[in-house]
Amino acid sequence: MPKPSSKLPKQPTNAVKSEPKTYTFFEDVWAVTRQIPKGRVTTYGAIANYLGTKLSARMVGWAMNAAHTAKPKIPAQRVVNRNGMLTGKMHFKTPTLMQELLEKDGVAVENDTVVEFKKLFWDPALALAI
DNA sequence: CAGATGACTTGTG
DNA sequence: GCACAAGCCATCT
Repeated sequence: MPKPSSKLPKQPTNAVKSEPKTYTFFEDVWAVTRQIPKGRVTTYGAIANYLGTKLSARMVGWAMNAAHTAKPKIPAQRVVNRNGMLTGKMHFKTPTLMQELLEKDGVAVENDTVVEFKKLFWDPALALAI
């Protein structure tokens, strides 16, 4: 059906160099997500907190949605909700892909939840030391 | 321009 | 401990 485009979150014609008002947020989230060590996981709240918008953890989720369109692959599988549950798995190409990737990283996943999530939790604020 | 949605989090009942 | 509601901000309709 004729839906030309505009499915992505605003194609950045001018990118972030012109008016970095919103895309900065996405890039920040992606940057943090990429810095997540292998075998570790973090939460939307932690990233949001690091960015200073802990009250808007939802926006982090939106950034992950945009991560699909990001050039380099974003290890969004390492980002889970506060319960350690793979809430965003359904947004992957396949619902099981997220778990597969996590297990490949060495993270045990059971019942769509990261096992010993507390132990594997990685806080960007601590790693990046602000 | 206004209303609705969302890969969340926290608080109260 | 579980269920419902409010808050947050950007994007979509």
